Amino acid sequence: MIGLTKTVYLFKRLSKYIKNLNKKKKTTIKDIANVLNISAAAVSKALHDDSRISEKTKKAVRQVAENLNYQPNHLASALRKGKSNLVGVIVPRTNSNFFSSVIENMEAILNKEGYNIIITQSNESYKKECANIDTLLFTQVDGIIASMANETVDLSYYEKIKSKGIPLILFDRGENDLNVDYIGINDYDSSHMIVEHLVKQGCKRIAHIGGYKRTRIFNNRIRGYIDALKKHNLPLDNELLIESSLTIEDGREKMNQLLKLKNRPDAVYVASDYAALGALQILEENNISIPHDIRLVGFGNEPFTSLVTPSISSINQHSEAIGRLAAETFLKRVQSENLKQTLNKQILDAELIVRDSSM
Amino acid sequence: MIGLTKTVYLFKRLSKYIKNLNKKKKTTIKDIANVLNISAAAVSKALHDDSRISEKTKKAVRQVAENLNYQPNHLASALRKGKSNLVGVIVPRTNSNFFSSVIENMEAILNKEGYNIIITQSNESYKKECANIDTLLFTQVDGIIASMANETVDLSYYEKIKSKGIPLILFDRGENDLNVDYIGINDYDSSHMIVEHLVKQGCKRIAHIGGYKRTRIFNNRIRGYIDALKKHNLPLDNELLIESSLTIEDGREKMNQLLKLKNRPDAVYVASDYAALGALQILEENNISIPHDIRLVGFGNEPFTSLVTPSISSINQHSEAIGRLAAETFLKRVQSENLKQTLNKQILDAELIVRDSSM
DNA sequence: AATTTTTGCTTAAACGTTTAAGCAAGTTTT
DNA sequence: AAAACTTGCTTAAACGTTTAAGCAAAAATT
Repeated sequence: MIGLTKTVYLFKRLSKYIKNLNKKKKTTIKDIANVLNISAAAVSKALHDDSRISEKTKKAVRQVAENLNYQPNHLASALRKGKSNLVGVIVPRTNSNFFSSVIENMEAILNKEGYNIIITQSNESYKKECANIDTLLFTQVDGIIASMANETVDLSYYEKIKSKGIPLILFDRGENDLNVDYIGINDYDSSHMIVEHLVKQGCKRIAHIGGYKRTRIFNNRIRGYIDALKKHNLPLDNELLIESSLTIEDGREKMNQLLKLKNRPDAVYVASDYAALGALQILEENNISIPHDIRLVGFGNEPFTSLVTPSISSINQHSEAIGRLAAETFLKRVQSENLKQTLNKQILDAELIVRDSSM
Repeated sequence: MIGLTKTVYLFKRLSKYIKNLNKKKKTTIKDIANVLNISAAAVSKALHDDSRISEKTKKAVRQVAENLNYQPNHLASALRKGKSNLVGVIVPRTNSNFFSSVIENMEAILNKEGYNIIITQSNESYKKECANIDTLLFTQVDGIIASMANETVDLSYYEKIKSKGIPLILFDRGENDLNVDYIGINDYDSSHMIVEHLVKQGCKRIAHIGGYKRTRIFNNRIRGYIDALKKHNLPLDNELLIESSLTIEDGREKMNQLLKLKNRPDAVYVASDYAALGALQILEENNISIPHDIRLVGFGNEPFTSLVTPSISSINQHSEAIGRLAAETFLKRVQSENLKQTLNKQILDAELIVRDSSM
């Protein structure tokens, strides 16, 4: 009998709240507390499955929360707990298979641990990158995972993140002397693999359309290229080593430049698939047969490399592993404060995928 | 003299705070207040350039804020003001030029108005899409701009957003009977333009590899195709109208299917550039000359359409305008509560870009 | 039966802002 | 010279949580 009366009573209180709900604001923990005549603290604990709350109360709380369509206010809990459970991500652009794949894999891991990500794009602009850092810090992210713009040389803005005391993890474009965790592939070895492969195909004059030397990864590719030539007793011809912005357009331009040489190369290794595509266009326009006259190798294994004709040989950068490792490194940093001293530089072995353009 | 003493005094207080800063927490408005011996409220107002605060105080506050490297706590102000200045974005994937371009243009407008965006990807999965909605609501976004996954048919989850009372704006994939703002291109007319163009080139048997009928935009393209055939007195051959998932792989499969017909088509209009690329591969593998034997038109104007050989004719979906309009529509919604009743369906005219594949 | 431990809550403060209300001076109007 | 504004602040409450501290009642231990 008493049970029934209680139920009726509760029902009345609930209906009243549901009515207010329509007119007014979102349901809070206090609303649930009022319905059940317990304190807000008890509700909070019940929702977090605190051992000091009875099963009965927990059930009731969950029930009422459901009925009132309660959604926790993330801002309030983040403010109180001093963490937002958000991770900021900065990439040059999401519109590239490598970066979107890294993000996808990162996100999967972080979601599992209750983190959400905020993606921002620098569009290869240093200014935009700085603005993104401000945005993310402003949003109180718990950490930042970034790959730097081509333009970026001044790292003082990144110091801003470090001085906030939140983890900063860099990947791909980012190895440098900022003392932070880094995940990337072995660019130096990748160049060796490519040169070796081309030499095996009988090439003697291997050109390299590389990125900007000031960016460490591109510099590593250039060093690898030079050392690999030496290893195979091929002379280094400075006409065959060109610095480029690595866009499609610049790939076209630099390929044209190579074709103007008296002594043309018999292979071109381009440090980005996009520029390689530009190079391929120029070769086709000039009726130069690939791979017969000139062999071509790109870098990054973008999906289009296998779709164009001829398909372009390229380096697989293991975006899945990079995304996973970046996320895991972040989690390690936030989960154990004491780990702060040891530094992780994780360099993965790359993989050469040989396609028609260099067979 | 008094000025000097004051300065010395202030300097001492400042140094003390800077010391504590190193050891302890982030600078808050209270720290600034303490340094200057004024209330936190005054500091807040000074930073917001309130007219009731003297220029002198404002200057002092800004100075101290700078010195202490003060960064406003976004969570606190969002909690207090009841808005987060974050806009949630849901797209099938960022790894597509259309979506990343829409986002880029949206972001530019929203950033100007002090909003930041959180990008999430559904990967064409309905389940992931629901999870994304939860994530975004949990993060207390002030609104959501979304393009739906191919899979999505049940719209009840989107009702959840509406019931929260925050604006929901859909674009591209999203026109439907949810009563919300929508921005997209005129798919029906686009099909007309394509068919008309192909007819002018002398084609008589025009096939259509379309998307799923249940998705409104693809259905509109199919209707447009059928009506345009009728208009030009071409018979509708059901063998030439194929439903597809529109991936590269499925494009290959459906093109193969068309080639098996006794009576092959002389033109193929594919409802997505990706599937069109698959079709192109099959045609090349079968040594069918494009555009001589079969003309090909895609949809979406992805960058690769102009890069492959032959380049693929396609429909420009005006991603810049869509991004801009979506952002502006959101801003209108949040800025004027009273506008709530009028509904905006903005349908843009598309543009056909003719390339080698259909000349 | 007296003592300790456990259970199941409550109270109150805190996170860092914003903002309505208020109040004393100074300034202008009558 | 009194009345009415204006200026430049302050006080205090609020946003929705979480959590340390505390307390009464019930249960377990002596």
